[in-house]
Amino acid sequence: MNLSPINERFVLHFGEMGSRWGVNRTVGQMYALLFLSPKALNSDEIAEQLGFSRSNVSMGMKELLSWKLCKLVHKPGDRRDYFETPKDVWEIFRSLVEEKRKREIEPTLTLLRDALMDEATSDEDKHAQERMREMHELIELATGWFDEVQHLSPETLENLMRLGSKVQKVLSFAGHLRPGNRS
Amino acid sequence: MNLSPINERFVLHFGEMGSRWGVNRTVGQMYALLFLSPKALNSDEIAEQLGFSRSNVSMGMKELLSWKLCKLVHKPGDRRDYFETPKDVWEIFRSLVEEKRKREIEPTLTLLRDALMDEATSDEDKHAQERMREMHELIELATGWFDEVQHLSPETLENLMRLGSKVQKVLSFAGHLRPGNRS
DNA sequence: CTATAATTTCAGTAATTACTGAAAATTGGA
DNA sequence: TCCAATTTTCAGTAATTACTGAAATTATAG
Repeated sequence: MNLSPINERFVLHFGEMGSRWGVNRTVGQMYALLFLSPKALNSDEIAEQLGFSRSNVSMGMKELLSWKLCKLVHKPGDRRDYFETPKDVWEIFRSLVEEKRKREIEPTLTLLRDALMDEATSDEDKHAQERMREMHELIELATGWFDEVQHLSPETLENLMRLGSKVQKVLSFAGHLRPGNRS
Repeated sequence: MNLSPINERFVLHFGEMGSRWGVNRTVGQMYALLFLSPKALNSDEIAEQLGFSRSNVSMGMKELLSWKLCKLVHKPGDRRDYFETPKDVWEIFRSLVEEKRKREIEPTLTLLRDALMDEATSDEDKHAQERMREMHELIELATGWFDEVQHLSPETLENLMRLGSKVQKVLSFAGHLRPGNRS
């Protein structure tokens, strides 16, 4: 790995973190390398910089593409595939949440809905359904909320976040003026 | 596994999901079993219901306790440890985010801060630092926001979420009345 | 203190996941 | 079309992670 110390530390760290986020070490490293890189890199460059096999890069990049964490670009007169990460960190964050939802949240919601449709006879099943109902409600609320706010512009979102819990005060103030809007 | 079909499906599903959230299959199953259970269970009951070894349960429960996803309770006149999950799903969600932050976000922030302190000489390093600065800013903003809103009561939080993106309209309305509060 | 019930540790092994290199497939130009 | 550059697949193997059972430890009641 012939990276500068700053870059190398970052790449290694993301390798470790990758495993906590459901991708393996090498995929995490590939992502980090591309995130820092000022230009798109091709598979050979990635393989060489990180010191693993060409085929591993191929599989890893396929996974990063599927997570929409990287995109494929081409250079004129060059047949090779080049990879880069989206520039905007908000966009990255949004795709990540979006994909996590598709892969983890939606299947869970489906399971919960199915289970809630079943006829519960025993007390055990009735209690289980009640717990599932609570979980289902929370997930629906949280994902529904995310759906809505993710369409706000990055600036609006940023402003909202900077408001933090003060949002509550502003809202209750607005609520006093126009009861229909009370939070 | 002598669970009712409804419970069994849920338990198996959480086993699979566990691996995507950084815990292994058996730990995910233990959590799911306890989440659904109407009463606290001891290690032998867990081992028997799920069909794995007593020692595995011991290790798994240690992990769930460390994530604050389960708590230890005792029954009068019974020396054994019993386990249960917190009742309130909001509380569960909050501990999960809190622990994720401690283990994954904080170390990353530390790394980023350190890297940003370093003197960047090459263009490559300068660009890398700029990227890290963007990432650092996003993480600070998002975690700072979470810090604030997690202290709101579950009801307020729920109301805020139900507002969704409409929050923007209410805020800009309030802003017109009192420019100092403009979002 | 001793006996026993309960829990934890840990070395060994099983199971899973990650990685490689060689071969196959695909792509684009001549 | 054929050829060469590039990417993908996949079987085999390496590395890692998960799980067990036996032994050690801890805790409690008598």
